[in-house]
Amino acid sequence: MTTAPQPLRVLLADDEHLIRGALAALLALEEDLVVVAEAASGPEALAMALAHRPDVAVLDLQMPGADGVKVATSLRAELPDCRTMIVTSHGRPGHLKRALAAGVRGFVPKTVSARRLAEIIRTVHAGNRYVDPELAADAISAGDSPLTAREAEVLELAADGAPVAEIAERASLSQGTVRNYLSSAASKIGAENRHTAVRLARERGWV
Amino acid sequence: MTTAPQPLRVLLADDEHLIRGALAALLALEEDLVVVAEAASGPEALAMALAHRPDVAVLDLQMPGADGVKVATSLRAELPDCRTMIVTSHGRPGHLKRALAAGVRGFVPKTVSARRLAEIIRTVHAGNRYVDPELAADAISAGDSPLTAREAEVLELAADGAPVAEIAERASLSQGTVRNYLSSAASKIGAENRHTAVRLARERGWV
DNA sequence: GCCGCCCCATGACGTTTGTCATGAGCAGTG
DNA sequence: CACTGCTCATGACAAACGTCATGGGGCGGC
Repeated sequence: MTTAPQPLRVLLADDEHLIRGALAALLALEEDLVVVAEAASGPEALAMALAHRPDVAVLDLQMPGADGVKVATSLRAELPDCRTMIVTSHGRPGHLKRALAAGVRGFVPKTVSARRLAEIIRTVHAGNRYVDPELAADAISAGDSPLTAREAEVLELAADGAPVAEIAERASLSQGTVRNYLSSAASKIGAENRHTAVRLARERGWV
Repeated sequence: MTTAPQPLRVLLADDEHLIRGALAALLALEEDLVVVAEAASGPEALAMALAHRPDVAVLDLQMPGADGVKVATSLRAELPDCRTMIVTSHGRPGHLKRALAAGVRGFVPKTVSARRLAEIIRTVHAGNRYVDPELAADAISAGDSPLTAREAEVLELAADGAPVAEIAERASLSQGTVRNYLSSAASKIGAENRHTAVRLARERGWV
């Protein structure tokens, strides 16, 4: 019935000061949680984690420097005892998959309440996983990426509307090859041209 | 030296429960502020505002139903005494312009601290304006849209990668005309093709 | 060892775009 | 009224793009 003598140490990483601060304040209301560090960017999150060795790292997906998943990957290597979880505004199916592959144990949208987040932090700390049901359903319905490695790479290079010549140069491929990859990628995705292909692939988290 | 007997009544609208709740908690720490209503969508924000008649409405830019600027526009008509301000994660220059045109008196990114936000709420309530300096600078450097009405319209229709034929049909224009508009829009923007034009126009808030 | 799949390339073909010239109708402005 | 700028259109040409057939090299599975 008594509170555990060892509070659960949390790292909070989010580039939006407003949210980070507010979150820290709300989590502080939970007796068994203590926010030991805050960070506003990917690299900073990593540094703070190494310095403060938290039990759980709560990472925003989109941060300057390195995104949450990248931070989680590094953390896993350098601080294996630290559980990681991702909080995000716009959860795309592919992100979830990448996150789980990176050893992330929790994946929740920012639409949850703070109380609920606190519960999930405890769940994660206990060694269990938690994935938002809605996001999980999306991920399942979106399915696996049908794209090969090169197809995805070329598609990504095409994302900003660059012409084939530029893509070819940046990928060190011939223009013909690039067009073949773009063509096959688009047909796999079911898009009429590469631009809609890029958009759809993005929506499904395949790039 | 005593606190004003009439606390400043605030409406909070943000679709992310986590943030909204956390923000409400932080603002509650300010003695002269009281959050009288919360909303998770545009329409709900409007309804709550009419029901609770707050002094200041703090609106997220991106919400389901109607975005912050639309809510501000409606609010201005239906509740002229209520000051409005926008809080946003990704501030694009064009949004700021639209917001100011809608009578919004405050425009801040979510990177500010809660204390700072509280100050700005007071500033706005006092009848003054506050615009984040960084966003203001961006807006100025981005300048006015050089696009004509049709150019912008056609560009928007091209946003999802649709072929010219489809754009022409949807805009009830001939294909040649569409290509002319796209061409002139792209050259005005300084893009090599319409897809990068769309991207750049989006970044500058012109579409 | 054969088969399938991915990787990379080339050449060829038809289609889609981007660009330019040109012109008509129709505002708003000086 | 002349002028300017937006709107809409057409035709024509070059460049970019999408698609297909074809082929060689590599790598893992049956």
